[in-house]
Amino acid sequence: MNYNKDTSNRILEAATREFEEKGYSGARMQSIADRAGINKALLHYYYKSKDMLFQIIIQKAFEVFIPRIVSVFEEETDLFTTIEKFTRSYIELYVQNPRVPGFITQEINNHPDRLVQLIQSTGANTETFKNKIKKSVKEGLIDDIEPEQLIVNIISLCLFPFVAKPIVTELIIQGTEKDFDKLIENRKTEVAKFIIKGIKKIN
Amino acid sequence: MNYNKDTSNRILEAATREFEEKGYSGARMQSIADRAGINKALLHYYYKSKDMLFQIIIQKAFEVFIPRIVSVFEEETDLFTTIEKFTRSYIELYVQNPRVPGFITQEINNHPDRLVQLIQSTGANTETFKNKIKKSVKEGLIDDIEPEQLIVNIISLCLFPFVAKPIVTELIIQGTEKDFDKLIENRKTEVAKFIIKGIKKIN
DNA sequence: TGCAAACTTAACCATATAGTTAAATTTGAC
DNA sequence: GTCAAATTTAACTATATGGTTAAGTTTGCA
Repeated sequence: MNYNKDTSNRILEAATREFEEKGYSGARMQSIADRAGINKALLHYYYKSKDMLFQIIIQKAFEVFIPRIVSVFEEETDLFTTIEKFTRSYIELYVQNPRVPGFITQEINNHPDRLVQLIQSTGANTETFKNKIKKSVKEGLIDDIEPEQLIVNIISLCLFPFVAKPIVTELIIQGTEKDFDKLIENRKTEVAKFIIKGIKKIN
Repeated sequence: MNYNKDTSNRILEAATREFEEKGYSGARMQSIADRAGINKALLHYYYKSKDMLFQIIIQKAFEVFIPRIVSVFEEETDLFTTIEKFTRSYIELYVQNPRVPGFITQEINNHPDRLVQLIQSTGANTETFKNKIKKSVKEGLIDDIEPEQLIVNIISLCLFPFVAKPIVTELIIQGTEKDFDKLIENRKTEVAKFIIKGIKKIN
């Protein structure tokens, strides 16, 4: 078999959008072919089955997104700078890929087992960051907080607004998509401020 | 037609679990019948179609969960007490219904339009709470924060761990379900502490 | 005991969809 | 211009699934 890179990429992009919007069961091979501007026969010529396509896509999502988290966590700056950098770059990542959090979330629900394996295969690891937190606690820089709690807080504050975008827009902001974007823009700095104040020791 | 309340409820419970686990497209009527301990013919005798069943269930989810948020928001206590009460009762709600956040999240992704309508039909409203926040800012009790940002923070911190349970358990805690439960147990008080410290004005 | 409602059985229909196939056509490199 | 690879066409298969039907069985109550 011989493949055209452009076609192959168009298929992957089309499939990504389809799976993001409808989940695995809701996605249709015909719809993916249509989005890619090709026909079903060629789609199957490039990618054997729906399942294979899906696995490739979700694997890519994790290969891109999980390391992006972990790499910032592992930078050798002080805790507060790490938090500032992480929240900004993580939120920016999802401004550019707003459907990914929902996609991953859906996958979490439907195949938690498969997900866990994928995570472990990326070699993702939060030890360095946990140690940095513990050290900051010992040095009296921040309040006594479980590292796990702090990490969950950070990720929750960055990710959840994207996962729940319609609820945030309609119920909380009661505005339009523009208002949502503005809220997110502010969060790039506000989240870090909020977190740091929430843990910083008061002398 | 005449219905048995017990059977009707068993169907609803079975369908709820099925939809929670697999989403609308992934759910199977046969599987719902099996879970309810009945056959497909009877299932359709009680509930005309898959779509109807789903709508009933998602409507119930919203009728139960959205007011629960809003009612605490509207209590006439001071801001800090409201936050403490809300986070505790909201997290407890999801300890008892751990799959609901994922279910709602999935629905957000697949039918954002339908969701928005449902929210509006519950009469849910965050004005009272927003005003309480604004008042607290004016009184110099808390830092100058957009009410919308604070509400998003509160809900993110309560809900997200449930939505991302496997990731939290495997990647962040690197432990078991028991460890997750313990983390959540601590969050019932820790989240409020964290939020309040994050906004409270330092004199 | 009799009767009606609740429930089962099992076969059936219609449709959607993943995946296949083979022949025809287009395209681009040599 | 030739040839092989890329792509299309269009018909097809197999299967899963939502939903229906009709006849029979169980159950509880009057």
